[in-house]
Amino acid sequence: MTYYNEHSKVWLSVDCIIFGFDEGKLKILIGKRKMDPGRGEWSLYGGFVAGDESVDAAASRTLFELTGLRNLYMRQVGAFGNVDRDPGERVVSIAYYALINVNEYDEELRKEHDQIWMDVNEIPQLYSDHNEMVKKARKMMQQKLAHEPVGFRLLPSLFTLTQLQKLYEAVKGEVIDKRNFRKRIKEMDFIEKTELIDKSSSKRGASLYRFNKRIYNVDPNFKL
Amino acid sequence: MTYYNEHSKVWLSVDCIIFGFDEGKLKILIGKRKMDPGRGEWSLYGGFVAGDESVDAAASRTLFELTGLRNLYMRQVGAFGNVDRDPGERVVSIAYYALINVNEYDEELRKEHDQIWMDVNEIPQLYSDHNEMVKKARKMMQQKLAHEPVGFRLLPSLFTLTQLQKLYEAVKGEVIDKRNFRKRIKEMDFIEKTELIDKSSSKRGASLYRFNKRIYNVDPNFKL
DNA sequence: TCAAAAGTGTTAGATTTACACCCATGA
DNA sequence: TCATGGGTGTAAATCTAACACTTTTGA
Repeated sequence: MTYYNEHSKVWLSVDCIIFGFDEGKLKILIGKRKMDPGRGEWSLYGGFVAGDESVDAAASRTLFELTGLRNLYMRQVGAFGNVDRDPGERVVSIAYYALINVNEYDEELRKEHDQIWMDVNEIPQLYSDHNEMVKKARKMMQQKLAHEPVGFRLLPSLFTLTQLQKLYEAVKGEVIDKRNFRKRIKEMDFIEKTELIDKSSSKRGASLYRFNKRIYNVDPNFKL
Repeated sequence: MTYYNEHSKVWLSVDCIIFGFDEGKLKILIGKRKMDPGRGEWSLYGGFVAGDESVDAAASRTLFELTGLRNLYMRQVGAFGNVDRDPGERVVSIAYYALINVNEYDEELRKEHDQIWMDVNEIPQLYSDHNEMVKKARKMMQQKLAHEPVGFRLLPSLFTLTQLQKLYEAVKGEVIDKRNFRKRIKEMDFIEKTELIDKSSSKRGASLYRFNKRIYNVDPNFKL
C-alpha cells in the first residue's frame, strides 16, 4: 500500500447533545453508561463511526437509534481529540447537537434507552469530556437560535407566542419583555397566526402560530 | 480486547487554513500537492494525527512545520468526514484556521514548502473538500474578528489605524467609514496609541497603535 | 505648491428599551 | 366575581450611519 501506512489509525465516535424544550426549561438527554470504561457514569448518547459511512451519517444514524426520528435539525459541534479522553482506547469523538420537539419523541423509546431529560443548567459531571461538549454545543445553539429561525424545531408545529417567548428566555437565560418580543415577532411574516386557539394554558385561550419555512428566506439581519 | 474491536478505525489528518493580511488583502497559504493521490492539485497544508498526540497538538505541530511559528492563534473549523473525501483511503480530517502576521513568517520557509499567499477571493479549485474547509473557516474567522479583538494577530505589533481599518474591510468585504471606525476604536482602551509615528505610508506620518491584552477583558458586547 | 494620506464632530434617523393596563374566560 | 394568562402602544434613550474639510510634509 501507500504512504498512509506509516501513520496510526484511531477509532472515531460521535456524541449527541439532544436539546428539548419541556416544562419551560431547556433540557438535554443523558443516561448512565452501560459499558466499560465509565460504566454507571452520566453520559451523552453516542456511537462509533463505521468504515463505510460519513461522520454526518453516523450522527444521523445514532440520533435515529435513540429517538426513532429522522431528518432532525443537527449541527456539528466539533472534534474532541485529546489522547486520553477515552480511558480505554484512543477514540476521537465528533460531537453533534440536535433540536427535537419533545412531543414527537416517544416516551417508551426514551425509557428503553434509559435516557432522561436534564435541565441544561443542572447537568451533573459527565463521562470523559462530555461536559465540555455540552458547553460548546450550548453556546453554538444559542448563537444559532439568535440568528436563524430554528427555534421552532424545539416546539410543536403549532405554538403560542408565550411558548415561543419562554423558549427564547430559556435559551438565552434572560427574561424578555413581552410587548417588545411580540412586536418583533409581528414583523416576521414567516411566523403566521392561525385561526386556532390553545386553551390548555389559560382560560381565555391563546392564538396558535406556525412557522412557514416557504416564506422565510435567509436574512443576514435576523435577530431574536 | 474489548468492545472497540468490532468497529473500524480511520486515519485522521489535520488541514490548516492560514490567514495572513498582506498588500491590503486577506490571503491564505496554499501549495501544490507533492504526493498521490491528487499530486499537483492546489491544496491546503496538512498532516496526519499521530497516535500519541491530541488533534489540537497535531494542528500546532503542522502549523509549526510550515511556519516555524509556535503559539499561533488557532481555532478548530470542524471535522470533514465524507467516506470518499480522500481518493486514496478513508481519512477523516479536522480543519483548523490560524491567524499569522505575514512579517513574522520567513519567506525562505514559505518557498521551501512551495506555498503561496493567495487572495481569499481568488482561491482556485482545491484538492478534495478543501474549498469547503476554506469557506467555513472564512465564515468562522469573520465572525470571530467581529466579536473578539483577535484581528491584531494578523498585523505587526505596532500598526496604524488605517492598516487596522483596511484589515477589517478586507475581512468583512465592505468599506468602512473612517470617522465612525476611529470613533469606535477610541472607545476601546485596550487599543493604545503610542508616541511612535509610521512614515512609510504617508508624508505626514500616522500614529502607531498597539493592542494591550492586559487591559482587554472579555466583553460580550464587543463589536467591530 | 501640490499631491497624498492622516486626522477630526455633528446631526438625522433607526433601533432599542422601559413601562401598565384592559380583556376574555372558566372555575 | 375573581384569578389567570393573553393581548396591546407610546415615549425616551441609545445607537448607527451619513457626511467634508483641515493638517502635515516630502517631492
